[in-house]
Order: sequence, then C-alpha cells, then structure tokens
Amino acid sequence: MSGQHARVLDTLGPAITAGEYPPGSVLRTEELARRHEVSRTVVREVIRVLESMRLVESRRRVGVTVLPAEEWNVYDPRVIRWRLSGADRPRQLRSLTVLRSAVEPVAAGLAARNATPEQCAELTEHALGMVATSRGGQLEAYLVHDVAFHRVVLRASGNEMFTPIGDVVAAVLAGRTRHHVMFEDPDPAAVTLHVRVAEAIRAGDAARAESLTRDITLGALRELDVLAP
Amino acid sequence: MSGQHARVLDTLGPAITAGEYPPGSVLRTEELARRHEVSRTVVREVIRVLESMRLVESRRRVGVTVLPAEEWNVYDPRVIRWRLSGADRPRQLRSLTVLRSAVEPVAAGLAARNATPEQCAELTEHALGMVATSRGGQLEAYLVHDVAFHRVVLRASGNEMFTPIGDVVAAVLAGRTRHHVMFEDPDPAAVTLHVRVAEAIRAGDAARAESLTRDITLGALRELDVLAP
DNA sequence: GTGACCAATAAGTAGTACTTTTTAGCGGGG
DNA sequence: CCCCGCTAAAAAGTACTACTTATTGGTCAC
Repeated sequence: MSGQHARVLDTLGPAITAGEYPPGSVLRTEELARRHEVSRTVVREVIRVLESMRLVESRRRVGVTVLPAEEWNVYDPRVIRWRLSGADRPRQLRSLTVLRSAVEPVAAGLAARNATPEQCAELTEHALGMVATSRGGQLEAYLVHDVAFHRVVLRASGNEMFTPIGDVVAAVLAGRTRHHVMFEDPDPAAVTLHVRVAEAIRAGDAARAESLTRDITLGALRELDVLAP
Repeated sequence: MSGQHARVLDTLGPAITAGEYPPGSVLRTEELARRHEVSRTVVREVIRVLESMRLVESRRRVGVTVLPAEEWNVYDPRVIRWRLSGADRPRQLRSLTVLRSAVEPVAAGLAARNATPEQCAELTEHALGMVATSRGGQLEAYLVHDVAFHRVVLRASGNEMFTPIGDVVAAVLAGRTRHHVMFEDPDPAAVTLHVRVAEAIRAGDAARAESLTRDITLGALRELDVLAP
C-alpha cells in the first residue's frame, strides 16, 4: 500500500482549490484521519504539505483553517494542476495565458542570445514538425511539437525562472487542444510564426525573436477572448 | 518549545539550496533526527515539505536523495528566500531581475485597464513618496515606497499570477538597497519614470504604462550588469 | 555466468501517551 | 454591570515504539 499520503493529498488538495472548503473553514486532523481511514500521522504530513503551499494554516487549539485564494502559492505545479482540473479552470487558464504572454517574448529574446547550436537544431526540428502535422487533424502530434518548441525556447533563455513556465505552457496548450478546437486544424499563421521564431533565434536576432513570440502569445490571448470572453 | 519543525526546516532548506549537499547525496532520516535532536516524526514532516518543494526525493530503502537544482520549485517563496541568503545569491538576484523585466511591463499595461480609482490613488501617493524621499540618504523610506508602488501595480493588473511577483520585486529592491548603493541617492530618472507610470495608469494608457515600466526594469538590468557583470 | 531467492536495511504506517498553547467560560472584584 | 484574570478543556504538536513494506545487493544453485 504505497502512498497513503499521496492519496489523501490528492483528495484534499483539489477539494480546497475547488473552493469546496470556503476560506476560513476549519478542518480537524482527527476527523480527517477518520474520514480518509488513515492515521493522524499521515494526516499531519499532508497538512504540512498543504501548509507549505499556503492553502491552509494550522493553529493550535483552533484547527487547520483554509486560507483565502490570495494566499495560495499559485506557482506550485500541483496547485496549478488542481485548479486546472477543478471549478475555476477558465480563470486559471486565462491567468496562465497572460503569464505566458509576459514571459515567453522575453525568453525568446534571451534565447536568441544564449541558445546553443543543439537547441537551435531542436527548435527548427520542432517547428518543422509543427508544419508537418498542421493539417489533416493530427492535433495530438502537433501538440507534442508545439509544447516541445516552447519548452526549448524557455530553457534556451538561460534563466532558471523561465524553464518551469514550460509546464504552464504545456498545460495551456493541452487544455486548448483537448477542449474545443479539437476538430479544426491549427491556424497556419501561428505555424509560420513558430518557424520564423526558430530562424530569428538561430540568427541571434533578439528583437525579432521577441516580437514574433509576442505575436504568438497575442494570438493565444485573442483566441481565449473569442472562446471565453 | 514552538516550532521544532520550522527550526529543522530552516536549517536543512538553506543547506540544500546552498549546495551543501550536492545533488544525488543521500540523507537518512534517523541520522537527521539524531543530528538535530528531534524525533523521527518531526524529520519526516520536514522531509515531506522539502519533497513538496522538489528539493529532495524520498525513496524506500535508499534514503532521502537531494535533487538537482533544475528540479527545484524555484517559485516557492521559501526557496527564493533561502537562495537569496545563500551562496548563489548573485545568480538568483539576476534571474529574479530578468523575471521582473518580463512580468512588470505587462502587468503595468493591464493595470492601466483594470486599476480601481483607489489603486490609482495609492500609486500616485507612493510615487510622490518616492520623490519626497529620493534625496538626502533616506534610502529606507524610499525603498518602502518603491516596493509598495510595484506591489500595487502588480495587484492592479488583476492577474492572480502577477500579485506574488511583488515578493520577488521586494526581495530584489531590498537586496539592491542594502547591498551597495546604500550611500548614493536613487537615480532621479528612475524616480521620474515611476511618477509617469502612475500617470499613465491613471489615464488608462496601457501602451505608455507598459513602455515606461519597461524602461524602469531595463534600468534595473543595466544596474545589475554594471554591478555584477 | 546467469537467474532467482533471501536477508538486511531504511523508509512508511500506525497507535499511544504526553505536552503545549490558546481560547472560552466562569467567577470575583471594581 | 462590566471588565479583568484565572482555569479548564480542546486540539494540535511532539515523541516513542512497534510493525510493515519495498528495495537492493549478495549468495547460492542451476
């Protein structure tokens, strides 16, 4: 029986982020232990993790109180995942897309200065992969290249704070593909932009890489506005 | 005796982020318990938290292995704090400044669209506060207004992912003030830019707010290049 | 030499006993 | 009648112990 702790966490975490327990409501460790049929030890470890995500705060005599959403560590990958699979998925998707639109252009500009030849090769490879899979409903294959492309750009920026944003991009793109456009082929203009970004980065043209990437993210924002205004 | 858990965490966390335990090295819970003079229970809770930050990974029979830096949750406020107070402080300071330069201009643009009248008032208040404290070595007072200004902008953007960046900005600005320029008064041009950003946001001029804020963050980047090339 | 089994090890789980802190209620005094 | 302080209870924190499970590495047999 491996992962009592993980199981309880994956029940409690999503419940909290979904707003099932409103901010200020109190959980008691003993009750949780009974409800999930584990020992108090396990519950306390789960609580510690939730506390480290600032989803809850544990105070003696009071109990474990749920914190308001403003307190949450919204950059914690698990919090992001939980929110994406829960009630405020649209809100989360929008805020992540805006984050992308801020980070990715700057990352592309840096990548133009810092990318290694191997990374440049990967970029063109994935850009061409996108071209190849952009028609005929090969959406899943296209998605793989798209995500990989953006991950390489973020990593090639050389900034350690940008690399983890790759997960955000992956989540946003996956969400988009699997949610609505599932049927239509991707926008040809977007595909071309990716190819041109790869070129700009390889050429070391930071300004152009930044500007083109801004066009990509602006497209993503517009798409979101059309879909969920 | 409040906070055994916190004490051990604040010893172990910084030690790991400082690279004291190289990636792949193994900690054993029992040994940690002896070394810090706490029970294994406490150690295990600490390990769980470190695990949730992806600083370590715990595997049966093997022990608790330290993960490479690429795995770390670099957005976790505690990880940021630990790294800033440790060995790779310069590296962290640089990467945070770059992050700022990506996020803040976009946030300012959004703030121009979304800021409430109250937030606009706060902005002008802090901008004027910066002007007032920009001369005569009142660096601490200036810092307070500066940090508050940027926090309001980030919050006024209305994007939940931007608000926590306020902590990043606070850390960067505090680091700058307390580290070197401690003696010189702040750059008058930067002060003016803040005032103009406040105006642009109040006027609802997103493009100008974004551009001016980009000037501010570019200044911060240049400053860093001069200081630690 | 290879494969399977067994033993040792270290973390995971559980249960229990005890401590600490905090709050709320009760009583006395102003 | 209100306010202050003390006390008791409640709930989390800490600790210790016993037991379980999984993993790994070595040994033995084929």
